[in-house]
Amino acid sequence: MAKRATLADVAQLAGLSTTTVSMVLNDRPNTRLSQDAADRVRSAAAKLNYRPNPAARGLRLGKTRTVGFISDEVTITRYASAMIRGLLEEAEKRDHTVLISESGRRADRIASALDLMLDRQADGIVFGLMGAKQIDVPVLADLPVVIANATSSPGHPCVLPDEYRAGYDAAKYLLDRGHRRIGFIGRSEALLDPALSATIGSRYAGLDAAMAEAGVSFAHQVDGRHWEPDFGYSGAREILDQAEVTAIISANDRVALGVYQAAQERGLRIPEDLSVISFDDEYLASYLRPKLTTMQIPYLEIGRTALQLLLDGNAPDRTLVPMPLQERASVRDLR
Amino acid sequence: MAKRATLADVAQLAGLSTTTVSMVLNDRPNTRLSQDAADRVRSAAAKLNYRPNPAARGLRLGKTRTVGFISDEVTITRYASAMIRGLLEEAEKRDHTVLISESGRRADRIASALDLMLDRQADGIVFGLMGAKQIDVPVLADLPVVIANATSSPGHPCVLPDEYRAGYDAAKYLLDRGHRRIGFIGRSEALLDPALSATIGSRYAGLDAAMAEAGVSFAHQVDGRHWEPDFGYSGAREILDQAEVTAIISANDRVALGVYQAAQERGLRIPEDLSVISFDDEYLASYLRPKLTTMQIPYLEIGRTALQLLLDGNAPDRTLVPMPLQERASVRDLR
DNA sequence: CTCTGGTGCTAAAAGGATTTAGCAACACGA
DNA sequence: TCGTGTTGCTAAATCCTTTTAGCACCAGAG
Repeated sequence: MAKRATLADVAQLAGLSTTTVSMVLNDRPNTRLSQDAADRVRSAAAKLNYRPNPAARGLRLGKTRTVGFISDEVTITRYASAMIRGLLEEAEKRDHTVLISESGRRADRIASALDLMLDRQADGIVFGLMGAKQIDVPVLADLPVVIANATSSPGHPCVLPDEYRAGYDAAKYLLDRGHRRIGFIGRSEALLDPALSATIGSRYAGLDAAMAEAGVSFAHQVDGRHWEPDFGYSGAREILDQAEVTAIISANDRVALGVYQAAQERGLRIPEDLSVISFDDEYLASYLRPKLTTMQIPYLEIGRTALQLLLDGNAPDRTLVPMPLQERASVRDLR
Repeated sequence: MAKRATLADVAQLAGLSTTTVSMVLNDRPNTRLSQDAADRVRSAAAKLNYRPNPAARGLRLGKTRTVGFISDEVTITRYASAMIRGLLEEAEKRDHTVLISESGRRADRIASALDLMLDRQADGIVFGLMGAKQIDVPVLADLPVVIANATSSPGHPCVLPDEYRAGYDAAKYLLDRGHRRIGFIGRSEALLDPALSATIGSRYAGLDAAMAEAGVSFAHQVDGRHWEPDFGYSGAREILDQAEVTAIISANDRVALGVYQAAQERGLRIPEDLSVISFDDEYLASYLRPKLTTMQIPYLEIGRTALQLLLDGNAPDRTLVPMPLQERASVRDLR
């Protein structure tokens, strides 16, 4: 493998100056170069397999075609790593690269991750959170910032899943299939705090709107914010004890796992005896038997959108991404 | 936010030349600079909050303090994203950054990801695979390469989990607790093909060695390579029909989920009536009730180690990383 | 013949770091 | 006084690209 060809090599082979070569290869408009020269440049560049040196270009331009991604734990996480995929795909399309830094939840680590990005001269930064909440992101002088799956007090543009719509759709999905006695696990006043969640309030509102529209209310609701399998298990037991329901709406897929366990324990088959619908669509949802019908958090799309907004500039304050229904086998049609 | 300070700014403030400043800040050995000059440089640099421009440095040095990470689907994946965390942590420690590119499984995409890394002048490349198998990686001129969780025909250095030891330990763990009638789900001749798995053979060997050492053989084994919950479910049913076992060794955690489902269906309690031990330690393992005892694939450690080997140079052909036992609640002590 | 304007190209500077080669000052021995 | 060596520092080149300013040539008008 010979040494990498430089612009000067191309110029020499083409018998032209580096100025000319640079202009041709960058398709500089308003320049008057002969077709002949352009052809010679291009064929020389191709012959030498010329690739511009990004360091040199970055030095001259002050732009690095690099964006930073700082997240609390997205990379690491079972749910959210699709956000990275969205980012990477979109970045590749636009010939950018992504610098990833995982900061955990501590503010000082966010600051140091930010330093790293500034050091490396990122052209912009995406902050990504695992769960949609409000975070504090300093306003950077002239560095564009977009927040993915979170909001921030200084009012950077942000990208969020459309939880209102998802709540509405989930309830509507059950109602449309004839369910009227419905339980809900995961109502929580505490989560309305924007520091804990930026979107759950909307989800509740959507859920309630669909129910109100159909003229029914929840047969039983279980309050709580610790959305893990154990909570789902005990919550489902509580509902099954208190009310006769045909369906349960579950705060997330892990909670739904607990619901499955409780149902199995009672000898209730899903979906014949009990329907379950949930939120998130983690991998778990498709492991369960029967596979879980759930509203997907569109991490991939969120990542992709965040990068688009970042690079295209002047993003709106808030962009909502739809949460598609993943229709599987845990809901029975009663009609 | 003022414009970023340059070396020249520091030099001016310190009343010295950029040469001197550069030498001081890089702790250049064998140079004779007065303590006084060094102090002035450092305080000037601190006052201006000087950060070297990586583009300029990269241009001059031909090194970018950047390593590329090319993977099939690690980023995206529920299991393996910890590998990235290992990489990132270690990179940060050594003041490097990681360029991540997801190539999927197609060879042409690997090539283009590689191009990207070369374009960006990465100082080295880690190839990471989700499942340990053999891949084809071209030998790069003078670019160091390390393969994480896979092997490669041209013989690049690779980092693999110590499956022999893990197999041995898993079986030993059951045997030590008095289990003698043990079933095994997931033996597969086909997987011995290095293109499919680089390590499963060792795991089998470890398992068999521990059994032989104790003078017992498996009560029943279920063959198959499609290691998903359904397979675990049917496999467990088969074992429970055919033999009276006190424990099942499961090929991975998803298979174990199927085993749990089969056990529950038969009214067998885990671990009172049936013990289960497994491999992988995905998040799923801690969702299950009772929590699953399993041999962890140390993705974090693999990532960390790969980066160390890459940057430290002259890595051995093969580095094994231990697979720690995650002792939870799915195995009963019969003694 | 001179001037003007357009055309096609290039020399040179700039961007910020590292590094080579070497200068100036001084001490010391002969 | 001269030569030699050491000490402490710096000028200038270099890495590769982009961009500004402008040169040389020619055609056509006056």
